[in-house]
Amino acid sequence: MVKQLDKANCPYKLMASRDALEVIQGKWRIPIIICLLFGNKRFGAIRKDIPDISPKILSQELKALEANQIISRTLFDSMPVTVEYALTPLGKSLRPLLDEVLKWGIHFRKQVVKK
Amino acid sequence: MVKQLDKANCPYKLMASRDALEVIQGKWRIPIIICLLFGNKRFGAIRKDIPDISPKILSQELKALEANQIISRTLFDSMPVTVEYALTPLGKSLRPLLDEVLKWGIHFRKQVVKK
DNA sequence: GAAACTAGTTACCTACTGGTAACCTATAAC
DNA sequence: GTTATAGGTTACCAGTAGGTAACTAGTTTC
Repeated sequence: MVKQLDKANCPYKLMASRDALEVIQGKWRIPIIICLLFGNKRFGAIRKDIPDISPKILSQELKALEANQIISRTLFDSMPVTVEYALTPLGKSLRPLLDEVLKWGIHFRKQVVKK
Repeated sequence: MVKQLDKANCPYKLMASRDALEVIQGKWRIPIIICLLFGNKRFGAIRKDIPDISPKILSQELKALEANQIISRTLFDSMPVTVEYALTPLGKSLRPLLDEVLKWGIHFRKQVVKK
């Protein structure tokens, strides 16, 4: 039962797990990251892909993801100015985790939510 | 880039991902689940393993986990009454997800938090 | 000059999350 | 009768997350 789990490193492991969750938790971060897995997108394009999100929240979440080095923000000096958001290598490295989240979520839906 | 991701099922996938996150998010659920991965425990034993948690919060989180069928609650008619909490098969099935969370959390710490 | 598109910001408001301290029920030991 | 252990509950409070509506600046099109 214990196997890879060892009590010695438990506090460090709990910290690391909590860090990871902090980065992806909240109502909108996973949708934004998944949206960017389909390719680089501008502010307006993300809004179209996630219709329920307000510009305030989107702006705020993009800033948080940028601060955590999950996405990059590139400004183009076109007229009108456009801004492109893209996943960094660190952001792309979230993919196996997101796949597990999705996989377990589907398993959970089948067993508990049942629809 | 798109590969396993297909836009057709996107809303269902976002729902499933959100379900999964809802179950494990918050400050205390991952610590509680990890704690129970070490074996079945009583209320007081969990409190000892997670010293910062208050009885109110622990009670509330255990109820939520039980409602989601992640843990089971067994009452023993000993004197004084004791209660044992254990992971259900569904709860145990969270392990690969938790392993990914931990793995990515450590990767993130190394690259961003740097300590 | 009015409208539309770019990418946001600001003020305000509500609801949920998490936290503290005190209290409760029952039994047993001293 | 007081203290301890077991497993909680209750009232109250502060801080954060999320949401709405309106507004900003610069440029282009009608």
